[in-house]
Amino acid sequence: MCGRFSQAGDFEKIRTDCKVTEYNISTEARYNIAPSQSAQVIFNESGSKCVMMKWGLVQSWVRCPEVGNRLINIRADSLKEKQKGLFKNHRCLIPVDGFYEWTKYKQPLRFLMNDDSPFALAGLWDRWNSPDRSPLETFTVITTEANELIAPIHNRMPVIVSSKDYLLWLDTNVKDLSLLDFILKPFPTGKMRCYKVSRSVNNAQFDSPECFKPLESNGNNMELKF
DNA sequence: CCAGACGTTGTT
DNA sequence: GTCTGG
DNA sequence: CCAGACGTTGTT
DNA sequence: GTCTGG
Repeated sequence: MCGRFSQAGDFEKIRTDCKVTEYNISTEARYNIAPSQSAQVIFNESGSKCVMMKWGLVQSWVRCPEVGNRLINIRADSLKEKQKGLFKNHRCLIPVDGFYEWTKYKQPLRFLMNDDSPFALAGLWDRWNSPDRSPLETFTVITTEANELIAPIHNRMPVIVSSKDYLLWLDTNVKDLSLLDFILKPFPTGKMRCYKVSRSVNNAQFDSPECFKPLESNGNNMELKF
C-alpha cells in the first residue's frame, strides 16, 4: 500500500520528460505527505500540466465531498472492473523522491531508488465541481503486488512508472487499457533500496528533513528483521 | 430504454 | 461518470 | 498511512 | 472497536 510519501526534491526532469507545459505548484519541500494533504500531480488535459491536488479521490459525481473519502489507493487489478472511466481518461503521475511503509510494530521505512533519483507513482485523478466553490481536484495512488524488497513488511506497493513510459501513461488518446497492463507491475527490486527512519514520521504533522535520516548508521538495504 | 445506487484499502 | 435492475 | 478522539436519548 | 483529521 502507499500511505505516505515525500516531494522534497526537484522534479524538473520528470516534468520535462512528461512534456509539462503548464504548472502551478508549491515550492515548499515536503518530507511527509499524508492523505488529505495537497501534492504535486502531473496529468494531461489539453497538454501536460502539473498542479497541486488533494490526496483522496473524490469523484465528480459524489454529492458531498466533505464526507470523508478514504480513496487514497486503488488496486491495479480492480481497474478492469472499476473506475474504468477514470482509468481511460484521468491517469496521472505523482512525482516523489520516496514513500514510506510501516511494519506491524509501526516502525516506518523509507523506500526510494538506489541512486536517490526522483520517480513517479501511477495514479488517477478527478475534479469535483462545486456551484459556489472552486473545483476540488483530488487523486488516488494505484497499488500492485509488492516486490521482494517490500514484501517482507507489506504485500502491496505503489505502481512506479518508468520514465520511458511517462508519455504513454499520460496519453489520454490511449483507450486500449491492455496496452498499459505492463506498467502496472511491481517495480524491479534491484533498482530500489530502503532504510528505517524515525518514528516521528508516524505523526502526520512531522514534516522535516529528519524524515529522511536513517535511523541506524548501518543496515541500509540489509535483510530486515522486525 | 430510464432510474437509482454508488466509491477503497488494509488487516505485516 | 459506471453499473445494475426493471 | 498513523494519531487521537470517542460514549445517548428524547424533543406528543 | 470505529471514525475523523492531517
